[in-house]
Amino acid sequence: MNKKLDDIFRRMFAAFGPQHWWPGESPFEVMVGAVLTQNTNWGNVERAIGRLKQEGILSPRAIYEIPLSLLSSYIQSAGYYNIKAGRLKNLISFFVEEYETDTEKMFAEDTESLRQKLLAIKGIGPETADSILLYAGHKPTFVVDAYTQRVMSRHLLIAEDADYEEIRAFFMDRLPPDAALFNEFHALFVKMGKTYCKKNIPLCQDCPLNGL
DNA sequence: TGCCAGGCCGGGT
DNA sequence: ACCCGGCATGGC
Repeated sequence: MNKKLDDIFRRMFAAFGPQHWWPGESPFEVMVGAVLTQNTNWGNVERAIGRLKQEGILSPRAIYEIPLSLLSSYIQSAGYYNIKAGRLKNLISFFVEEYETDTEKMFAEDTESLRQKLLAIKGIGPETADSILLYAGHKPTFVVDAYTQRVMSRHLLIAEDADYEEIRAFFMDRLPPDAALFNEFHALFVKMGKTYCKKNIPLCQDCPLNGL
């Protein structure tokens, strides 16, 4: 394990402790949440998932069959509901048609080839794909998000303009392929970004990563 | 009140 | 290959 990354992980873990991600009850629920949380506060997503449960349609077949307009009305609280309803349909159609609603079957596939298939779905970008692979499938792929980018660049650990694949490779080239480690690492970056490393506060006061 | 939130797509340069 | 506008709700 790379020394600097080990240090970063240890400091964040010491400051915040285990984050217990992903806060979903099943691999399928994680897949749904991964789409709904795109650029959206998790609290709004939880409300939408609660509504889907309440309506009794938090299942692959139900979402596969429900009319688009009805689905979008149920997920309204998650924002971008018209867009997301379509994206959910795209993902679930793939899941139902290729794997017969069987997550075990889907995640038995080679990680890299499944990643490419997910990325080919309209509405599934790199972060959503990696979130599904890591948090629903326990596959060792590193999830990058706006928080990761901000924390790492603000502390001069990566270039300001590094893109998604660059940042992902930065971590995966330096860490063992350990899904539990990647899980906690990403969740800790999110916690960091919400507490010390906020967007509108350029200086991270009392930040656990100061003086690296 | 305005800004932000666990992105991604499509059209224009 | 970038850059940007659009998508939308709810919390602080």
